[in-house]
Amino acid sequence: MVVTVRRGRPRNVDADQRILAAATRSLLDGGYHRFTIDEVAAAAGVAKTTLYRRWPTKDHLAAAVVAGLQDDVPVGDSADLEAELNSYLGAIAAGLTALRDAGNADDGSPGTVAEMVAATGRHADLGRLSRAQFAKRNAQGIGMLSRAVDAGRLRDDVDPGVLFEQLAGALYYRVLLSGEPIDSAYVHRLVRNALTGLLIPQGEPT
Amino acid sequence: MVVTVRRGRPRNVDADQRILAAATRSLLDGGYHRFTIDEVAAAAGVAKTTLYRRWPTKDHLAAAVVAGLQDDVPVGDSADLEAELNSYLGAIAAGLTALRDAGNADDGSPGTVAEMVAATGRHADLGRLSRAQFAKRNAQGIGMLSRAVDAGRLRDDVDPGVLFEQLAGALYYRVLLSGEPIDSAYVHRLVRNALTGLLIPQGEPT
Amino acid sequence: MVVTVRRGRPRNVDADQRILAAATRSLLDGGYHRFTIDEVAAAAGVAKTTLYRRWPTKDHLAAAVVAGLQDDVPVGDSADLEAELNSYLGAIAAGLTALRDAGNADDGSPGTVAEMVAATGRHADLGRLSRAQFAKRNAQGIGMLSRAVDAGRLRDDVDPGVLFEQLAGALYYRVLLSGEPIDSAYVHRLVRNALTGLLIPQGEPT
Amino acid sequence: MVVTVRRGRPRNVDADQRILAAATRSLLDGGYHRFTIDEVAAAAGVAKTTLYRRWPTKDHLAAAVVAGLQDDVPVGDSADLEAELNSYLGAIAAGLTALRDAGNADDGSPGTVAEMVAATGRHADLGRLSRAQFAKRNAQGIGMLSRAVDAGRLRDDVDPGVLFEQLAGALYYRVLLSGEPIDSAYVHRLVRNALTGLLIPQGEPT
DNA sequence: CGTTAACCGAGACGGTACGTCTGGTCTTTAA
DNA sequence: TTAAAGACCAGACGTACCGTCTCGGTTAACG
Repeated sequence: MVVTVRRGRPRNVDADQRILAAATRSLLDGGYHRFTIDEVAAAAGVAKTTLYRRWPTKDHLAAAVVAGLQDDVPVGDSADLEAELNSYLGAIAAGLTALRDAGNADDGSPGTVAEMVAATGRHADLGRLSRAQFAKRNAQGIGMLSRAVDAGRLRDDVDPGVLFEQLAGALYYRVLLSGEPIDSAYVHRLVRNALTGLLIPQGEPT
Repeated sequence: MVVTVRRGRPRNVDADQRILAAATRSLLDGGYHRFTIDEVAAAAGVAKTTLYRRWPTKDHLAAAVVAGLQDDVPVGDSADLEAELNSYLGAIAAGLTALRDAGNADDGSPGTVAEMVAATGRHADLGRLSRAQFAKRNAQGIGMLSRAVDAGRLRDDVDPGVLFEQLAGALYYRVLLSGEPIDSAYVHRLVRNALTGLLIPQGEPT
Repeated sequence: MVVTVRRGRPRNVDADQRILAAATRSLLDGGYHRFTIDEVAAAAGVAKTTLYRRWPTKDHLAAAVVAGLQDDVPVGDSADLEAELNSYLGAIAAGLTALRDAGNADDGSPGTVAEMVAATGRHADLGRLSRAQFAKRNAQGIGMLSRAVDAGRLRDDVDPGVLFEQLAGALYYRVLLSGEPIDSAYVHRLVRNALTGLLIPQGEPT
Repeated sequence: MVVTVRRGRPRNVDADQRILAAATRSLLDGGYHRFTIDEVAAAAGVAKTTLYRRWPTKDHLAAAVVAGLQDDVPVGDSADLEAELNSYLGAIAAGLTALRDAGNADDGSPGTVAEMVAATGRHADLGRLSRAQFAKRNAQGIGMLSRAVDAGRLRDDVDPGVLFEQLAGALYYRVLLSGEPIDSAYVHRLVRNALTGLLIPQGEPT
């Protein structure tokens, strides 16, 4: 059993939270553009060094903020694949919509979402982290679909991995590129459409 | 008919091209990060004013560069929907891959693609322009699918608009988020998967 | 004949003066410690970059300020060597006293004078410049003394260079090290003392 | 009789010396610029607190280092004033030269000497201490000269205090301002020059 | 053929944020 | 109480880059 011996003054956990809170407020209110290290530090009542000790870059802090915004989406295991997907993708859509509108006019602009994606391209470590997150999310979605295949509810000549990319991809396509809304009506339409021709009719439960 | 009367010294058309050439080189070689107005102007042998007279913003110039990189993808009208889609999406994928690798290590980073998307979020006009481009592209893809429906080759309970988003979305999802490659093998897999259960078997041509 | 061709927007001479004025005020009021680039820039109504375009370093700006404070000391050519020296060294002493008391308590602290000397040690170019100034000043003083030797008013076995160092050195010794005042009474005492035994009695003018 | 009762962990006397040693090395090797509290503490294997418990300020530590470098200059009492002065001023010059060249190129830069003088201006207590040291040194020199006057070897219309300032001042003038060397040749020249016209020829010892 | 309006190169300028550095203090656990 | 370790506050520094401006000078088309 490994016991890490702590030496020196411990990190002020309170500071972490004050910083994240201030950063979240700043990012959501003003968008990435007006999100400033100096301002966040001041709002959190913290020295800039304290902030930089935790996040090496403005981009890293922003990423932490965004990570903190996402609730863990619980994945159910019901027999109703369509409902399951609606719920899962609906949660993703909600998070994206919130972030997209952070601090900017209500046109179709990708806003902060795009900035965060760009950030993952500016720092290799952020990129790895982000991709790991997406891999995890993918695994969840794929699991959902695979289970349906195994249970005989979904055609087995479908590739769950690719199918999930079609679903998630459509959402991001709208947010980042076409600018169209991704409300729950759309999510339902998307799921229904993607499952067309793939569902295997189930016999009445005896 | 309106004729705008030009007075004074005419624009140096040569400059436009020198700037674009220099900018393209810079953007592709060094990525968005090292893409600098001063550096581009110097490389083009042009004053910054000359540059700003043509593009109001670094982002606008970058957008022009990217626009110049994309070939118009011709849309065919053959009876083979799958081949058609493979070709169309393959062209898009090729363009994206080239841009994604501009000036950065060959990890899965979204690189310049993401920066350009972010740029559309920073300037309303670029956003409108970009979304118009995507609308046009969508229209092409949707047309392709609609024609297949009309011809009885594709189930008519499918929503062509959404289906196309599933296809294009999957590509962008890989480029921007999951970082996985989008080579032609993937494109084929994607198209085949998306059409599973949707194609209507055709009788033998008599 | 060399004609320098001016290209580009010319420097704003006004800015130079506003900066120097603000800097002088700041340095004299608050001493080197509170002398801050940001503050000076703000007070001068100038961007920091404008300031850094002219002086590469805070130390350089401070040096410029000090250089601007020193009046050119006119060197006379009268027959009265003692009076001449009193006047010359008195001017130097006055400048030093003013600077020494810039923004600090009236103890014997060397204050800003020492900081400026230290600055010449931090930047090779400032050092060269400063030493050139001192060389010039020395030349003046030495000239004064040499003329007296030539005129038969000063013993010719004296080394004018070293003698001048004794005079100027005593002033700086007081300012920088012992902290004692260098008012005009002291200057007179110093000059008289240094000339003791060296002056050659002159016959009555016929 | 007062006995201070010490409780708790006793000071580590070893630490004082390790710190001073590390500080001396750092100051002499890298000059004042690279002389850093963190670095010294690390090199001494000591916590910053331990260091600050002993010296309240970086400047104070530096001053302690410099104080430790200076040997006490023994003052003789021979009949040969010139030799006496040569020896006394020579010792001072040697100390200054060593410090001036600490960690910097061999130009005429005042280097660490100037920084230390500036330090005396930043902290009133260091100033007082330093000036007390100089007063003591002055007293020694003045004593030397006064004895010569009393013994009839030096003209009695000379002011020993001012004369000593001329001598010491010339050394510091070279080190701090003009940047010229102060080797023993110069010291001899200086002393000889300062005494010119002041020495009273002594009759042959009977 | 001179005027005029727009262009061009060069480079200074305002503005703003970034990330760094370092001094000196504070808070832990351990001796 | 001291020590080691290291977090913390504070505040200035110098840099980078954007987009604007001001020069001197050029180049057509207009009148």
